[in-house]
Amino acid sequence: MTLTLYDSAKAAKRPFVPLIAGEVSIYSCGLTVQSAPHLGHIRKEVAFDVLRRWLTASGYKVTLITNVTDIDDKILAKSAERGVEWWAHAYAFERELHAAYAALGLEPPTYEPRATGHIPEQIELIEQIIAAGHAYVAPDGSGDVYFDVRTWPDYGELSGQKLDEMEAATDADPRGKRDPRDFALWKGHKPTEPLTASWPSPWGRGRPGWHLECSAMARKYLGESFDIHGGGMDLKFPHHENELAQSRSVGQGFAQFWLHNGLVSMAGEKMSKSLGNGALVSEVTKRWPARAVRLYLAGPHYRSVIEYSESALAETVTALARVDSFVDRAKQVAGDQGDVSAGSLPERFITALDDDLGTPAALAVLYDCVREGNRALEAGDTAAVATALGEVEAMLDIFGLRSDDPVWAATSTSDLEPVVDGLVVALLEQREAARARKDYAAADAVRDQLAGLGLTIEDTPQGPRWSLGAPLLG
RNA sequence: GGUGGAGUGGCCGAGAGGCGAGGCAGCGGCCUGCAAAGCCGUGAACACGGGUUCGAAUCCCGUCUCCACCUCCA
Repeated sequence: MTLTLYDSAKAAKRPFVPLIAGEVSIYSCGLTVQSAPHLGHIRKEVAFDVLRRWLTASGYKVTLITNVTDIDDKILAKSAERGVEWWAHAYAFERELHAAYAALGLEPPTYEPRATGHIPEQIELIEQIIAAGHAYVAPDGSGDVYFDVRTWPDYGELSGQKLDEMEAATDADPRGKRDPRDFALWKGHKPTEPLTASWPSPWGRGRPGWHLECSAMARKYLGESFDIHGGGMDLKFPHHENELAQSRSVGQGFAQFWLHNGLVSMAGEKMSKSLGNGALVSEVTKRWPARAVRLYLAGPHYRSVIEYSESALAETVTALARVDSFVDRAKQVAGDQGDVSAGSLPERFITALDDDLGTPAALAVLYDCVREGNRALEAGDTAAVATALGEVEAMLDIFGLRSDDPVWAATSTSDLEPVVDGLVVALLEQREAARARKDYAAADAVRDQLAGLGLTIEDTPQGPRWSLGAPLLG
Protein backbone atom coordinates (compact mmCIF):
# COMPACT_ATOMS: atom_id res chain seq x y z
CA MET A 1 0.00 0.00 0.00
CA THR A 2 1.15 3.49 -0.66
CA LEU A 3 0.19 6.38 1.51
CA THR A 4 -0.31 9.65 -0.30
CA LEU A 5 -0.37 12.90 1.60
CA TYR A 6 -1.21 16.42 0.55
CA ASP A 7 1.91 18.49 0.96
CA SER A 8 0.72 22.04 1.35
CA ALA A 9 4.18 23.37 0.50
CA LYS A 10 3.79 21.85 -2.96
CA ALA A 11 0.00 22.24 -3.03
CA ALA A 12 -0.29 18.67 -4.26
CA LYS A 13 -0.73 15.13 -3.09
CA ARG A 14 2.34 12.99 -3.37
CA PRO A 15 3.46 9.58 -2.20
CA PHE A 16 4.76 9.59 1.31
CA VAL A 17 8.21 8.07 1.66
CA PRO A 18 9.85 8.54 5.05
CA LEU A 19 13.50 9.57 5.28
CA ILE A 20 14.30 6.48 7.33
CA ALA A 21 12.57 3.29 6.21
CA GLY A 22 10.03 2.13 8.74
CA GLU A 23 10.10 5.30 10.82
CA VAL A 24 8.12 8.51 10.67
CA SER A 25 9.06 11.71 12.43
CA ILE A 26 6.40 14.35 12.93
CA TYR A 27 6.58 17.80 14.43
CA SER A 28 3.18 19.26 15.07
CA CYS A 29 2.94 22.77 16.44
CA GLY A 30 1.29 22.70 19.80
CA LEU A 31 -0.45 25.28 21.86
CA THR A 32 0.46 28.49 23.51
CA VAL A 33 -0.88 27.73 26.95
CA GLN A 34 -2.46 31.10 27.53
CA SER A 35 -6.03 29.85 27.95
CA ALA A 36 -8.15 26.71 27.95
CA PRO A 37 -8.18 24.62 24.78
CA HIS A 38 -11.27 24.79 22.57
CA LEU A 39 -12.46 22.41 19.85
CA GLY A 40 -10.39 24.18 17.24
CA HIS A 41 -7.17 23.46 19.10
CA ILE A 42 -8.03 19.88 19.84
CA ARG A 43 -9.17 19.18 16.30
CA LYS A 44 -5.58 19.36 15.21
CA GLU A 45 -4.58 16.94 17.92
CA VAL A 46 -7.36 14.55 16.91
CA ALA A 47 -6.32 14.73 13.25
CA PHE A 48 -2.70 13.98 14.05
CA ASP A 49 -3.70 11.26 16.49
CA VAL A 50 -5.58 9.50 13.70
CA LEU A 51 -2.65 10.02 11.33
CA ARG A 52 -0.32 8.58 13.92
CA ARG A 53 -2.57 5.57 14.49
CA TRP A 54 -2.79 4.99 10.78
CA LEU A 55 0.97 5.20 10.31
CA THR A 56 1.48 2.86 13.24
CA ALA A 57 -1.05 0.39 11.86
CA SER A 58 0.77 0.65 8.54
CA GLY A 59 3.91 -0.61 10.24
CA TYR A 60 5.81 2.58 10.97
CA LYS A 61 7.44 3.53 14.21
CA VAL A 62 6.13 7.04 14.76
CA THR A 63 7.75 9.82 16.74
CA LEU A 64 5.38 12.70 17.34
CA ILE A 65 6.65 15.93 18.84
CA THR A 66 4.19 18.56 19.98
CA ASN A 67 5.62 21.58 21.69
CA VAL A 68 4.13 23.62 24.48
CA THR A 69 4.74 27.32 24.17
CA ASP A 70 4.84 28.38 27.78
CA ILE A 71 6.25 31.86 27.37
CA ASP A 72 4.95 34.57 25.08
CA ASP A 73 3.43 38.05 25.06
CA LYS A 74 -0.10 36.88 25.78
CA ILE A 75 0.90 34.65 28.65
CA LEU A 76 2.74 37.55 30.19
CA ALA A 77 -0.16 39.91 29.63
CA LYS A 78 -2.86 37.56 30.89
CA SER A 79 -0.96 36.40 33.92
CA ALA A 80 -0.28 40.01 34.83
CA GLU A 81 -4.00 40.75 34.55
CA ARG A 82 -4.82 37.88 36.84
CA GLY A 83 -2.03 38.82 39.21
CA VAL A 84 -0.34 35.43 39.05
CA GLU A 85 3.13 34.39 38.02
CA TRP A 86 3.42 33.81 34.27
CA TRP A 87 4.63 30.27 34.80
CA ALA A 88 1.74 29.49 37.13
CA HIS A 89 -0.61 30.70 34.42
CA ALA A 90 1.12 28.56 31.80
CA TYR A 91 1.22 25.43 33.93
CA ALA A 92 -2.47 25.71 34.75
CA PHE A 93 -3.47 25.74 31.10
CA GLU A 94 -0.98 23.09 30.19
CA ARG A 95 -2.84 20.88 32.65
CA GLU A 96 -6.11 21.77 30.98
CA LEU A 97 -4.63 20.80 27.67
CA HIS A 98 -3.63 17.43 29.08
CA ALA A 99 -7.10 17.00 30.52
CA ALA A 100 -8.51 17.63 27.05
CA TYR A 101 -6.14 15.03 25.59
CA ALA A 102 -7.35 12.51 28.12
CA ALA A 103 -11.00 13.38 27.65
CA LEU A 104 -10.83 12.73 23.92
CA GLY A 105 -8.70 9.63 24.14
CA LEU A 106 -5.62 11.19 22.58
CA GLU A 107 -2.37 9.39 22.98
CA PRO A 108 0.14 11.88 24.40
CA PRO A 109 2.90 12.95 21.98
CA THR A 110 6.14 11.00 22.15
CA TYR A 111 7.73 14.11 23.64
CA GLU A 112 6.08 17.38 24.53
CA PRO A 113 8.89 19.87 24.97
CA ARG A 114 8.33 23.25 26.60
CA ALA A 115 9.84 26.36 25.07
CA THR A 116 11.31 27.47 28.38
CA GLY A 117 13.09 24.15 28.72
CA HIS A 118 15.12 24.76 25.59
CA ILE A 119 16.70 28.17 26.02
CA PRO A 120 20.28 26.98 25.38
CA GLU A 121 19.27 25.18 22.19
CA GLN A 122 17.51 28.30 20.98
CA ILE A 123 20.44 30.60 21.77
CA GLU A 124 22.73 28.23 19.92
CA LEU A 125 20.48 28.29 16.86
CA ILE A 126 20.32 32.07 16.87
CA GLU A 127 24.10 32.26 17.03
CA GLN A 128 24.28 30.00 14.00
CA ILE A 129 21.78 32.10 12.07
CA ILE A 130 23.73 35.24 12.86
CA ALA A 131 26.96 33.53 11.84
CA ALA A 132 25.35 32.49 8.57
CA GLY A 133 24.57 36.14 7.94
CA HIS A 134 20.80 35.91 8.14
CA ALA A 135 20.14 37.62 11.44
CA TYR A 136 21.31 40.72 13.22
CA VAL A 137 21.23 42.32 16.63
CA ALA A 138 18.97 45.34 16.66
CA PRO A 139 21.02 48.53 16.72
CA ASP A 140 18.57 50.23 19.11
CA GLY A 141 19.99 48.64 22.23
CA SER A 142 16.79 46.69 22.88
CA GLY A 143 18.62 43.40 22.91
CA ASP A 144 16.31 42.10 20.17
CA VAL A 145 17.68 39.84 17.45
CA TYR A 146 15.90 39.76 14.09
CA PHE A 147 15.90 37.46 11.13
CA ASP A 148 16.92 39.39 8.05
CA VAL A 149 14.37 38.35 5.43
CA ARG A 150 16.08 40.36 2.70
CA THR A 151 19.03 37.99 2.94
CA TRP A 152 16.85 34.95 2.37
CA PRO A 153 15.60 34.86 -1.25
CA ASP A 154 13.47 31.81 -0.62
CA TYR A 155 11.41 33.63 1.97
CA GLY A 156 7.77 32.99 1.04
CA GLU A 157 8.42 29.60 -0.56
CA LEU A 158 6.03 27.79 1.76
CA SER A 159 3.07 30.12 1.62
CA GLY A 160 3.56 31.50 -1.86
CA GLN A 161 3.79 35.00 -0.52
CA LYS A 162 5.97 37.54 -2.24
CA LEU A 163 7.76 39.88 0.06
CA ASP A 164 6.91 42.94 -1.99
CA GLU A 165 3.23 42.07 -2.37
CA MET A 166 2.65 41.73 1.32
CA GLU A 167 0.56 44.25 3.10
CA ALA A 168 2.97 46.52 4.85
CA ALA A 169 2.64 46.35 8.58
CA THR A 170 1.19 49.79 8.96
CA ASP A 171 0.97 50.31 12.68
CA ALA A 172 3.62 47.82 13.69
CA ASP A 173 6.41 49.26 15.69
CA PRO A 174 9.47 48.93 13.43
CA ARG A 175 11.77 49.06 16.46
CA GLY A 176 15.25 48.23 15.28
CA LYS A 177 14.20 46.30 12.20
CA ARG A 178 15.91 46.69 8.85
CA ASP A 179 12.67 45.65 7.17
CA PRO A 180 9.20 45.63 8.71
CA ARG A 181 8.86 41.98 7.78
CA ASP A 182 11.88 40.92 9.78
CA PHE A 183 10.79 38.84 12.73
CA ALA A 184 12.21 38.43 16.19
CA LEU A 185 14.42 35.49 17.04
CA TRP A 186 15.17 36.84 20.46
CA LYS A 187 13.33 39.50 22.40
CA GLY A 188 15.31 41.65 24.78
CA HIS A 189 13.97 41.89 28.30
CA LYS A 190 11.69 44.85 28.95
CA PRO A 191 11.58 46.50 32.37
CA THR A 192 7.77 46.09 32.39
CA GLU A 193 8.10 42.33 32.21
CA PRO A 194 9.01 40.06 35.13
CA LEU A 195 12.70 39.30 35.35
CA THR A 196 11.83 35.60 35.72
CA ALA A 197 10.58 35.73 32.13
CA SER A 198 14.07 36.36 30.82
CA TRP A 199 17.27 34.40 30.45
CA PRO A 200 20.87 35.43 29.98
CA SER A 201 22.16 35.41 26.42
CA PRO A 202 25.01 36.86 24.36
CA TRP A 203 22.65 39.77 23.62
CA GLY A 204 21.64 40.41 27.19
CA ARG A 205 18.68 39.07 29.14
CA GLY A 206 15.67 38.19 27.07
CA ARG A 207 13.40 35.45 25.82
CA PRO A 208 13.07 33.49 22.62
CA GLY A 209 10.81 34.49 19.75
CA TRP A 210 7.84 32.30 18.98
CA HIS A 211 8.97 31.03 15.61
CA LEU A 212 12.39 30.10 16.84
CA GLU A 213 11.25 27.67 19.51
CA CYS A 214 9.84 25.26 17.00
CA SER A 215 12.95 25.29 14.83
CA ALA A 216 15.16 24.59 17.83
CA MET A 217 12.98 21.88 19.33
CA ALA A 218 12.30 20.14 16.03
CA ARG A 219 16.04 19.91 15.48
CA LYS A 220 16.74 18.61 18.94
CA TYR A 221 14.16 15.82 18.84
CA LEU A 222 13.89 14.97 15.16
CA GLY A 223 17.17 16.10 13.63
CA GLU A 224 18.04 18.46 10.81
CA SER A 225 15.57 16.82 8.45
CA PHE A 226 12.38 15.05 9.34
CA ASP A 227 9.28 13.77 7.63
CA ILE A 228 6.21 15.80 8.50
CA HIS A 229 5.57 19.22 9.93
CA GLY A 230 2.00 19.87 10.91
CA GLY A 231 -0.19 22.55 12.33
CA GLY A 232 -3.29 24.59 11.76
CA MET A 233 -3.88 26.33 8.46
CA ASP A 234 -3.57 29.65 10.24
CA LEU A 235 0.05 28.94 11.13
CA LYS A 236 1.23 28.55 7.56
CA PHE A 237 2.15 32.17 7.42
CA PRO A 238 4.03 33.61 9.08
CA HIS A 239 4.84 30.99 11.68
CA HIS A 240 5.77 28.05 9.48
CA GLU A 241 7.29 30.26 6.83
CA ASN A 242 9.56 31.72 9.47
CA GLU A 243 10.46 28.36 10.93
CA LEU A 244 11.40 27.15 7.49
CA ALA A 245 13.55 30.22 6.82
CA GLN A 246 15.33 29.89 10.17
CA SER A 247 16.14 26.23 9.79
CA ARG A 248 17.05 26.35 6.13
CA SER A 249 19.24 29.37 6.69
CA VAL A 250 21.60 27.24 8.75
CA GLY A 251 21.63 24.49 6.17
CA GLN A 252 18.97 22.15 7.48
CA GLY A 253 16.68 20.20 5.19
CA PHE A 254 13.82 20.54 7.65
CA ALA A 255 10.38 19.07 6.87
CA GLN A 256 9.73 16.91 3.81
CA PHE A 257 5.95 17.30 4.04
CA TRP A 258 3.80 20.10 5.39
CA LEU A 259 0.37 19.14 6.62
CA HIS A 260 -2.09 21.86 7.51
CA ASN A 261 -5.41 21.09 9.07
CA GLY A 262 -8.55 23.13 8.52
CA LEU A 263 -9.90 25.32 11.26
CA VAL A 264 -13.06 25.02 13.29
CA SER A 265 -15.39 27.94 12.81
CA MET A 266 -18.32 29.13 14.79
CA ALA A 267 -21.08 31.32 13.42
CA GLY A 268 -19.04 31.59 10.24
CA GLU A 269 -15.98 32.86 11.99
CA LYS A 270 -12.82 31.18 13.08
CA MET A 271 -13.04 29.89 16.60
CA SER A 272 -10.47 31.77 18.57
CA LYS A 273 -9.37 32.76 21.96
CA SER A 274 -9.31 36.40 21.10
CA LEU A 275 -12.92 36.39 19.90
CA GLY A 276 -13.90 34.66 23.10
CA ASN A 277 -16.37 32.44 21.27
CA GLY A 278 -14.52 29.22 21.80
CA ALA A 279 -16.36 26.04 22.59
CA LEU A 280 -14.03 24.79 25.27
CA VAL A 281 -13.24 21.10 25.26
CA SER A 282 -14.09 20.94 28.93
CA GLU A 283 -17.53 22.44 28.28
CA VAL A 284 -18.41 20.49 25.16
CA THR A 285 -17.50 17.18 26.76
CA LYS A 286 -19.87 17.99 29.60
CA ARG A 287 -22.75 18.31 27.16
CA TRP A 288 -21.80 15.52 24.77
CA PRO A 289 -20.21 12.09 25.06
CA ALA A 290 -16.48 12.48 24.50
CA ARG A 291 -16.34 9.67 21.92
CA ALA A 292 -18.96 11.43 19.84
CA VAL A 293 -16.97 14.66 20.06
CA ARG A 294 -13.92 12.79 18.87
CA LEU A 295 -15.84 11.30 15.96
CA TYR A 296 -17.30 14.69 15.15
CA LEU A 297 -13.80 16.13 14.83
CA ALA A 298 -12.25 13.12 13.07
CA GLY A 299 -15.07 12.49 10.60
CA PRO A 300 -14.71 15.38 8.15
CA HIS A 301 -11.53 15.46 6.12
CA TYR A 302 -8.71 17.04 8.12
CA ARG A 303 -8.18 19.80 5.57
CA SER A 304 -11.75 21.03 5.49
CA VAL A 305 -13.30 23.63 7.72
CA ILE A 306 -15.70 22.39 10.37
CA GLU A 307 -18.51 24.77 11.14
CA TYR A 308 -19.30 23.94 14.73
CA SER A 309 -22.90 23.06 15.32
CA GLU A 310 -24.67 21.31 18.14
CA SER A 311 -27.15 19.70 15.77
CA ALA A 312 -24.36 18.13 13.73
CA LEU A 313 -22.88 16.89 17.00
CA ALA A 314 -26.26 15.38 17.87
CA GLU A 315 -26.28 13.55 14.52
CA THR A 316 -22.86 12.19 15.31
CA VAL A 317 -24.11 10.89 18.65
CA THR A 318 -26.89 9.00 16.87
CA ALA A 319 -24.57 7.58 14.25
CA LEU A 320 -22.09 6.38 16.85
CA ALA A 321 -24.92 4.84 18.87
CA ARG A 322 -25.85 2.71 15.87
CA VAL A 323 -22.28 1.45 15.61
CA ASP A 324 -22.10 0.77 19.34
CA SER A 325 -25.41 -1.01 19.30
CA PHE A 326 -24.15 -3.34 16.62
CA VAL A 327 -20.93 -4.02 18.50
CA ASP A 328 -22.85 -4.81 21.69
CA ARG A 329 -25.29 -7.16 20.02
CA ALA A 330 -22.61 -8.77 17.91
CA LYS A 331 -20.55 -9.52 20.98
CA GLN A 332 -23.55 -11.23 22.53
CA VAL A 333 -23.79 -13.72 19.72
CA ALA A 334 -20.21 -13.91 18.50
CA GLY A 335 -18.32 -13.39 21.72
CA ASP A 336 -15.69 -10.80 22.43
CA GLN A 337 -13.17 -10.69 19.63
CA GLY A 338 -10.37 -9.77 21.98
CA ASP A 339 -7.47 -8.08 20.25
CA VAL A 340 -8.27 -7.06 16.73
CA SER A 341 -5.43 -6.93 14.29
CA ALA A 342 -5.01 -4.48 11.48
CA GLY A 343 -5.25 -7.53 9.27
CA SER A 344 -9.00 -7.43 9.53
CA LEU A 345 -9.26 -3.98 7.97
CA PRO A 346 -11.30 -3.96 4.76
CA GLU A 347 -9.38 -3.10 1.63
CA ARG A 348 -11.60 -0.10 0.88
CA PHE A 349 -10.91 1.30 4.32
CA ILE A 350 -7.17 1.03 3.76
CA THR A 351 -7.46 2.67 0.37
CA ALA A 352 -9.47 5.52 1.84
CA LEU A 353 -6.97 6.35 4.57
CA ASP A 354 -4.01 5.89 2.26
CA ASP A 355 -5.48 8.65 0.12
CA ASP A 356 -4.45 11.65 2.18
CA LEU A 357 -6.11 10.27 5.30
CA GLY A 358 -9.57 10.14 3.76
CA THR A 359 -11.53 9.67 6.94
CA PRO A 360 -14.96 10.40 5.37
CA ALA A 361 -14.61 7.57 2.87
CA ALA A 362 -13.17 5.35 5.60
CA LEU A 363 -16.19 6.02 7.79
CA ALA A 364 -18.49 5.14 4.91
CA VAL A 365 -16.81 1.72 4.87
CA LEU A 366 -17.34 1.43 8.60
CA TYR A 367 -21.05 2.17 8.30
CA ASP A 368 -21.41 -0.24 5.41
CA CYS A 369 -19.77 -2.89 7.48
CA VAL A 370 -22.14 -2.21 10.38
CA ARG A 371 -25.10 -2.63 8.04
CA GLU A 372 -23.70 -5.90 6.78
CA GLY A 373 -23.18 -7.05 10.34
CA ASN A 374 -26.73 -6.13 11.28
CA ARG A 375 -27.98 -8.10 8.34
CA ALA A 376 -25.95 -11.08 9.49
CA LEU A 377 -27.42 -10.69 12.96
CA GLU A 378 -30.90 -10.88 11.52
CA ALA A 379 -30.02 -13.85 9.39
CA GLY A 380 -28.48 -15.58 12.39
CA ASP A 381 -25.21 -16.00 10.50
CA THR A 382 -22.82 -16.09 13.45
CA ALA A 383 -19.69 -16.45 11.35
CA ALA A 384 -20.56 -13.39 9.31
CA VAL A 385 -21.39 -11.49 12.50
CA ALA A 386 -17.98 -12.34 13.90
CA THR A 387 -16.26 -11.20 10.70
CA ALA A 388 -18.13 -7.91 10.65
CA LEU A 389 -17.48 -7.38 14.34
CA GLY A 390 -13.76 -7.90 13.86
CA GLU A 391 -13.68 -5.47 10.99
CA VAL A 392 -15.72 -2.84 12.78
CA GLU A 393 -13.57 -3.06 15.87
CA ALA A 394 -10.39 -2.81 13.81
CA MET A 395 -11.68 0.26 12.03
CA LEU A 396 -12.85 1.89 15.24
CA ASP A 397 -9.39 1.25 16.61
CA ILE A 398 -7.79 3.36 13.88
CA PHE A 399 -10.16 6.18 14.75
CA GLY A 400 -9.40 5.75 18.44
CA LEU A 401 -13.08 5.06 19.03
CA ARG A 402 -13.32 1.55 20.41
CA SER A 403 -15.92 1.68 23.13
CA ASP A 404 -13.98 -0.79 25.26
CA ASP A 405 -10.78 1.23 25.08
CA PRO A 406 -9.71 1.95 28.67
CA VAL A 407 -9.29 5.63 27.82
CA TRP A 408 -13.05 6.01 27.89
CA ALA A 409 -13.38 4.31 31.26
CA ALA A 410 -13.35 7.60 33.09
CA THR A 411 -16.34 8.85 31.17
CA SER A 412 -18.34 5.65 31.18
CA THR A 413 -20.50 4.36 33.96
CA SER A 414 -18.87 3.66 37.27
CA ASP A 415 -18.61 0.55 39.37
CA LEU A 416 -22.25 1.06 40.24
CA GLU A 417 -23.05 -0.49 36.88
CA PRO A 418 -23.34 -4.10 38.12
CA VAL A 419 -25.71 -2.91 40.85
CA VAL A 420 -27.85 -0.96 38.41
CA ASP A 421 -27.77 -3.85 35.99
CA GLY A 422 -29.03 -6.21 38.70
CA LEU A 423 -31.89 -3.88 39.59
CA VAL A 424 -32.91 -3.23 36.01
CA VAL A 425 -32.76 -6.90 35.13
CA ALA A 426 -35.02 -7.69 38.09
CA LEU A 427 -37.55 -5.14 36.85
CA LEU A 428 -37.29 -6.44 33.30
CA GLU A 429 -38.02 -9.96 34.57
CA GLN A 430 -41.22 -8.65 36.14
CA ARG A 431 -42.04 -6.97 32.85
CA GLU A 432 -41.41 -10.20 30.96
CA ALA A 433 -43.76 -12.00 33.33
CA ALA A 434 -46.42 -9.37 32.71
CA ARG A 435 -45.94 -9.68 28.96
CA ALA A 436 -46.20 -13.46 29.21
CA ARG A 437 -49.64 -13.13 30.80
CA LYS A 438 -50.45 -10.38 28.27
CA ASP A 439 -50.76 -7.75 30.95
CA TYR A 440 -49.36 -5.09 28.64
CA ALA A 441 -50.43 -2.23 30.86
CA ALA A 442 -48.20 -3.51 33.64
CA ALA A 443 -45.39 -4.25 31.17
CA ASP A 444 -45.52 -0.79 29.68
CA ALA A 445 -45.61 0.77 33.11
CA VAL A 446 -42.25 -0.81 33.89
CA ARG A 447 -40.82 0.38 30.59
CA ASP A 448 -42.16 3.89 31.08
CA GLN A 449 -40.76 4.05 34.56
CA LEU A 450 -37.31 3.06 33.34
CA ALA A 451 -37.59 5.47 30.42
CA GLY A 452 -38.31 8.20 32.93
CA LEU A 453 -34.93 7.43 34.47
CA GLY A 454 -33.28 7.75 31.10
CA LEU A 455 -33.06 4.05 30.27
CA THR A 456 -33.99 2.67 26.87
CA ILE A 457 -35.53 -0.79 26.75
CA GLU A 458 -35.37 -2.89 23.60
CA ASP A 459 -36.89 -6.31 23.08
CA THR A 460 -34.64 -8.56 21.04
CA PRO A 461 -34.81 -12.22 20.09
CA GLN A 462 -32.26 -12.78 22.85
CA GLY A 463 -34.49 -11.05 25.39
CA PRO A 464 -34.78 -7.46 26.57
CA ARG A 465 -31.74 -5.19 26.57
CA TRP A 466 -31.35 -1.97 28.43
CA SER A 467 -29.04 0.91 27.80
CA LEU A 468 -28.52 4.35 29.16
CA GLY A 469 -30.38 6.33 26.53
CA ALA A 470 -29.34 9.60 25.02
CA PRO A 471 -28.50 11.63 28.12
CA LEU A 472 -28.45 14.78 26.06
CA LEU A 473 -30.83 17.34 24.74
CA GLY A 474 -34.15 15.61 25.27
C1' G B 1 -3.62 44.98 -2.68
C1' G B 2 -1.26 39.84 -2.17
C1' U B 3 -1.68 34.40 -0.88
C1' G B 4 -4.57 30.03 0.02
C1' G B 5 -9.39 27.74 0.38
C1' A B 6 -14.79 27.18 0.05
C1' G B 7 -20.14 27.48 -1.99
C1' U B 8 -23.16 19.97 -2.98
C1' G B 9 -29.99 17.15 -1.58
C1' G B 10 -34.25 19.16 4.58
C1' C B 11 -29.37 19.14 7.53
C1' C B 12 -24.09 17.31 8.11
C1' G B 13 -20.49 15.80 4.79
C1' A B 14 -17.33 13.17 0.65
C1' G B 15 -16.12 13.09 -4.44
C1' A B 16 -13.56 15.74 -8.73
C1' G B 17 -15.33 14.38 -16.67
C1' G B 18 -19.84 9.10 -17.50
C1' C B 19 -21.04 4.43 -13.26
C1' G B 20 -26.04 8.73 -7.77
C1' A B 21 -20.07 8.00 -0.93
C1' G B 22 -21.78 7.90 3.82
C1' G B 23 -24.38 9.85 8.11
C1' C B 24 -28.76 12.31 10.35
C1' A B 25 -33.80 13.43 9.43
C1' G B 26 -38.36 12.09 6.18
C1' C B 27 -41.66 8.66 3.64
C1' G B 28 -43.42 3.34 2.57
C1' G B 29 -42.74 -1.67 4.16
C1' C B 30 -40.93 -6.03 7.20
C1' C B 31 -40.40 -7.31 12.31
C1' U B 32 -43.06 -6.10 17.28
C1' G B 33 -48.71 -6.99 21.88
C1' C B 34 -47.36 -1.68 21.13
C1' A B 35 -42.67 0.22 20.85
C1' A B 36 -37.44 0.52 20.30
C1' A B 37 -33.54 -1.28 17.54
C1' G B 38 -32.50 -3.37 12.95
C1' C B 39 -33.31 -4.54 7.86
C1' C B 40 -35.52 -3.63 2.85
C1' G B 41 -37.24 0.13 -0.37
C1' U B 42 -37.62 5.43 -1.50
C1' G B 43 -36.71 10.49 -2.63
C1' A B 44 -32.72 13.92 -3.92
C1' A B 45 -28.02 18.27 -4.85
C1' C B 46 -23.83 20.15 -6.93
C1' A B 47 -23.72 29.32 -6.05
C1' C B 48 -24.88 32.00 -10.90
C1' G B 49 -23.97 32.94 -16.40
C1' G B 50 -21.47 31.30 -20.58
C1' G B 51 -18.17 27.70 -23.04
C1' U B 52 -15.41 22.85 -24.19
C1' U B 53 -17.21 17.70 -24.68
C1' C B 54 -20.96 12.30 -27.17
C1' G B 55 -21.25 13.40 -21.82
C1' A B 56 -19.60 18.54 -16.70
C1' A B 57 -20.93 18.93 -9.73
C1' U B 58 -15.99 17.72 -11.73
C1' C B 59 -12.33 21.15 -17.19
C1' C B 60 -12.12 26.59 -19.23
C1' C B 61 -13.82 31.93 -18.98
C1' G B 62 -16.64 35.46 -16.30
C1' U B 63 -19.72 36.91 -12.00
C1' C B 64 -21.48 36.75 -6.96
C1' U B 65 -20.95 35.26 -1.87
C1' C B 66 -18.11 33.37 2.20
C1' C B 67 -13.66 31.91 5.10
C1' A B 68 -8.44 31.97 6.49
C1' C B 69 -3.63 34.32 6.35
C1' C B 70 -0.46 38.77 5.20
C1' U B 71 -0.80 41.36 13.48
C1' C B 72 3.55 36.01 18.19
C1' C B 73 -4.33 32.61 17.06
C1' A B 74 -4.60 25.01 16.03
